[in-house]
Amino acid sequence: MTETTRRDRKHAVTIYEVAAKAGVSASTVSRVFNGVKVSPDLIPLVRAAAKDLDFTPNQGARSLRTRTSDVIGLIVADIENPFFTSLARGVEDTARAAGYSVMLGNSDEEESKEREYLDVALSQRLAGVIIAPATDHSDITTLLQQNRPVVAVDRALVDSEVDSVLVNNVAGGRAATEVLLQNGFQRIACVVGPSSTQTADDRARGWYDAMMKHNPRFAAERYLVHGSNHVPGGSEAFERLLALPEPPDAIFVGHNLMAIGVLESLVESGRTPFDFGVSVFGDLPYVGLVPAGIHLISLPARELGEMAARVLLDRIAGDTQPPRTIVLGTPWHPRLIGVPKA
Amino acid sequence: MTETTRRDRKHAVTIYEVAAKAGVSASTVSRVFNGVKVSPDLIPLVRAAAKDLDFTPNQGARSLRTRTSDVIGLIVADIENPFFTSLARGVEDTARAAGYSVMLGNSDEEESKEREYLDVALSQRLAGVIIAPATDHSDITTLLQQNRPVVAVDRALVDSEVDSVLVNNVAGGRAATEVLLQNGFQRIACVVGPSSTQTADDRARGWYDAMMKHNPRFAAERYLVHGSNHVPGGSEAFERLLALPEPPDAIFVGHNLMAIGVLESLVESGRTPFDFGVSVFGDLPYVGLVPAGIHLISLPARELGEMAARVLLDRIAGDTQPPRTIVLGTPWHPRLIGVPKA
DNA sequence: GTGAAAGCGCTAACAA
DNA sequence: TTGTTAGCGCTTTCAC
Repeated sequence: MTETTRRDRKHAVTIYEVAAKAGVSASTVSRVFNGVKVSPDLIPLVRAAAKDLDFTPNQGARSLRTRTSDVIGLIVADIENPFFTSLARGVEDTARAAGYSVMLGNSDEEESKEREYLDVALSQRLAGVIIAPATDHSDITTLLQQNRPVVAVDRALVDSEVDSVLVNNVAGGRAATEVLLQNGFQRIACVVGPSSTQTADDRARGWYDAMMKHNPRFAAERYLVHGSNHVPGGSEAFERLLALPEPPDAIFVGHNLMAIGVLESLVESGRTPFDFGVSVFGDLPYVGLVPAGIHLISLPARELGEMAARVLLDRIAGDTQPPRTIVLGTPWHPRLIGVPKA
Repeated sequence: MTETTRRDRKHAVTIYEVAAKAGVSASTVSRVFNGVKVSPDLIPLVRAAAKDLDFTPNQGARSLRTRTSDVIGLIVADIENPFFTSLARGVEDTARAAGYSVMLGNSDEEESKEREYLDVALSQRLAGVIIAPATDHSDITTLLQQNRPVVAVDRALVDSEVDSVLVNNVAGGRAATEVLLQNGFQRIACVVGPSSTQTADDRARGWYDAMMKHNPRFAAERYLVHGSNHVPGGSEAFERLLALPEPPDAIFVGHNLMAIGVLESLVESGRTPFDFGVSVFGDLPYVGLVPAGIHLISLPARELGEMAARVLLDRIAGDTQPPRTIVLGTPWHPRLIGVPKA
């Protein structure tokens, strides 16, 4: 056993100290740690010295020299939304498996915060960025100019040519509406996020198509409610719809948190999904506690994250094919939650 | 308007290019960007040149030189657990407000994964680390040796002298048990996470104390169930308890996800929290959908994250007072969820 | 196969 | 006040 110098030291060890201890040059230490060919007898020497000194290579210095980095950025609206949480987990696991780490940023749907995190990505020279854009027009050109790959996830980016990993929201809205029609509901309302957000509009579009196909004279505009992407947004939408002169007999909800709000209000109103139809495109956290009878189309959040990470890692590895759009989850299969109470 | 050289460039701009364009030295550019005193007329010149060239300072190079970094690490068991999600959000917001970014790692309660992320923190020379340790003995000595502050959150670290931000789990378990006793329940079972994890044991301890005080002859050992920290763990615990010769008439659950499992099984068994008492120490996501009558003691997850970040940032800023333990949330106040159905 | 030396982009003495 | 210079820790030609 080599003599130990592992006492409290206040600075990190460099390859030079390892080199000195192992009686080789810094280049050799570097080679050992990078798997470059080196006379086999030197390897254990270097490793022992490194271990003895608690040497940890300085990734920052390495990045400076190699102009690469093994950190990617992930920007989502809000990590507290279970959809993004799962997505993040998918990204993280995939990145980790490839030796990458993840820096996380919450944009809260605000372009300014998003911009801040994009700047962080730039100044940290991150290897790439996965972003669920706050808007269609989020500006990622600086990143692209500097050859840092970007993958848009969940929402597309219309101004830039980048890879996207999306779901077919129109088809999702349509499928979620059709299942209600098939169950005999007639006046089906639609509750989605703020208008002018792509995903909300697309899901509403799917609903609209399905309704028109079923009954071209349906007064759709009266039954479409855009609300804020949160639980209370769903409750408010529900109240508003129930206050209509001719209230709906069912609701399609195109957002996970809004669905919670809708369901809270529904239960409170004494109704059940059997007498007042509910379908959801999105995911319901802890589904076991939700009232039975809901038609649910699950969004593959985790898979979106995994795929986005995979695409990004490919780009980082040098993939230069033209940007592509990957659509996950279609065709959609609604499933009925819970069992009818006899 | 200055002439633009903003064409597609494949490398990032350096301080030297900005200096050249502005007709000053690199140091001056550096000074401008670091707020060091510079003749006022030079500032707009430099800023204009920088903007024109899309200059973004290379944080990596800066870190190498200054031996500082503006990134902190956050290691939690599982970002998909809403408790850690809120905690993470608290960390992130606090860090961001101070100009720091956050790197996230999921340990899945595995020491090896945790170790990996600690190594990442080391090799990235992160400014500091907030960790919800997988075990009491997670080894963070290397980090501390190199003067990188560490803050333990949610769970303490017995082997190392570090700041901790915790809650009083014993008191929480006690309060959650007492509220059931006050409501007339007698045989109160306890469901917590795996034994030998500090938080689970402490919460069980609080339950035990309360039960013994109320009825010293209570056969506690029969009514204590340790399960896995997940939804199914709660369901299994519930089934097991109900199968006892003399089943409990109430349950205290000391884990948010396990509580979901318990509640799922409870509802399925046709019971309600009014005939079978339930108290929870932890948080119930989307509380509106949970059956009424539960006694809930909320854990201040977000606040834990904020406080941990604040303590860490203080340390990074040079705070050298002895390590302290900050306890949040005590005294605990159970609240009753939902309204009795008349 | 190995080492010396230069340089990645930046900041901090030190000079001017 | 500003510029020159050296060096943070690493990788990578280029000689040996």
